[in-house]
Amino acid sequence: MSSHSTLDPGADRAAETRARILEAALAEFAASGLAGARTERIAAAAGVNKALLYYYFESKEKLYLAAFEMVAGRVRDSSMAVFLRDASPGEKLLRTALNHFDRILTQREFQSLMQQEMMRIHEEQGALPILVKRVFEPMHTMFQTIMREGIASGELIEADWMQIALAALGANVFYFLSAPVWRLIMRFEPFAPEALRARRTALVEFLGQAIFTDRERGAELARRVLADTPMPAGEFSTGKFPGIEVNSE
Amino acid sequence: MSSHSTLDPGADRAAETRARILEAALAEFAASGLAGARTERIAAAAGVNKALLYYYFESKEKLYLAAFEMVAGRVRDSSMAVFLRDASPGEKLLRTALNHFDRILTQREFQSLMQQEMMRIHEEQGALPILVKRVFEPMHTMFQTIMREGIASGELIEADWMQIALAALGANVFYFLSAPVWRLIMRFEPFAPEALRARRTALVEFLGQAIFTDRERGAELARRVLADTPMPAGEFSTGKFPGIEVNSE
DNA sequence: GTTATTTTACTAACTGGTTAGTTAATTTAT
DNA sequence: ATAAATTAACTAACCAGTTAGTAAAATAAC
Repeated sequence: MSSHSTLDPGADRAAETRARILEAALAEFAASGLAGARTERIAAAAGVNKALLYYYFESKEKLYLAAFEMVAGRVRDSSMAVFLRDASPGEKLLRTALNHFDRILTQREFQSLMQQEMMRIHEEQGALPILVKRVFEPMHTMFQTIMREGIASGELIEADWMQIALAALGANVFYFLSAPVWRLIMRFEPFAPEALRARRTALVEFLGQAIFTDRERGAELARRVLADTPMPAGEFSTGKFPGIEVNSE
Repeated sequence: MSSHSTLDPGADRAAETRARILEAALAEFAASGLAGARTERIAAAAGVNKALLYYYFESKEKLYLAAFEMVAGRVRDSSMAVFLRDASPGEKLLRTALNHFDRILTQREFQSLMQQEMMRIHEEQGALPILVKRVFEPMHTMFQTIMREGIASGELIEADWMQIALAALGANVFYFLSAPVWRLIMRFEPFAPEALRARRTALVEFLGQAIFTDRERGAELARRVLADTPMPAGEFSTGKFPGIEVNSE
């Protein structure tokens, strides 16, 4: 199983093992939560002995935090780029919403961990404070500034900026969160490529009509943004996380 | 606390006990999830012996389902009324969004259970299918009809009806879901009465501007709806569920 | 209408499976 | 050889579910 490339520098084989454990932990924690995750399964998925988890990370919780921080870093890096583009506030907002949608799609583990973290808030502070400082605080500042600029310049409607953010991002989160319900109600697969494409399109077109003072302009911008941002490729069909094997017991 | 009418026929003291167990279970499951919930804690909160849980409900999971169905019934009953009012589709929609917000606020346990159910979808079907049939299917039909009427009559903008639903309801769910993050980012309490009032208002006003073809009319309707629907009273401050004691260990 | 019998509601204490975490020994790399 | 990486085997705790029993109410018997 262990596919070490022929010229292994040896010294950092440990780093590779460490990384493999982290990936396995991420998948397991995302699929089963901190409490539901089984250290034995993480070890098996990483192809190592359980005790090695404790050699590298000293407890289940520390491992959880390490995996969470790893994926959080990725998310922040992939998200901040949008804000730096040269575009009007309204366009930046459309792009942010679209990027948010695509990010949830491609970084499902992060979304899953976040949701679980939201629910165990009352039990002794967990990963959140660090996450907020490192990921959400900077994004929030950017977002708020852009929104206010857009409203001040008259490009966007005069609504509570937070309400616009809630509607734009909430729609995405809610879509994926409630996918199992949609699946049962409407007998369609929310992760099917056509469904995803339709949702992406509807999201941007809706915002184009809903939050711009000039609805014509909003529609035009929506078209442009959609045209130059193709949907990420990948297999998202079942709603399961990629990389998680169905264990046979 | 137990307000048994003075002439207790004795016969239904059992029903009272059963109800007490269900309430305790609801609180515990909402706070800790199916896996995290401790049967011993439920028993203690209900003031009975753990074995009694198995006397009335034959397993932890059956107890979970019973509690879930109980609260789901309440939610459906309190929600369907809005659809039956005599009003334009647009107005009904504003009222639905507002009612949804208030419902999340007053029936926190349901929201919590739903979220947890969404996350353990891949492990052997749980409470969802029954829930969908009994609660979401009827609500969804109503919602879709109203939305289509509003778009057809020209009252609402020509957007994907599902996208409007996602934005309207998603904003609410997302607000409460991400409350812990807002709390840390903005140093304000998302469950403080002023914050809640502001959010309720912004929600309806935003929809008034965003989804009506005639923005004047939307704003006017928003004002009317807000004026005759006061915020539910109650103590929601900490984000903890009412009735859950902080266990001292 | 009192005594015997059954049923209902409930509890204390235990069982067995599960799982996070440990220890001491073994292998690999240099 | 010796330090780092890795494992097999073990332990302590926890917790869902069980068992064997009791007190009291309901029902039947006489």
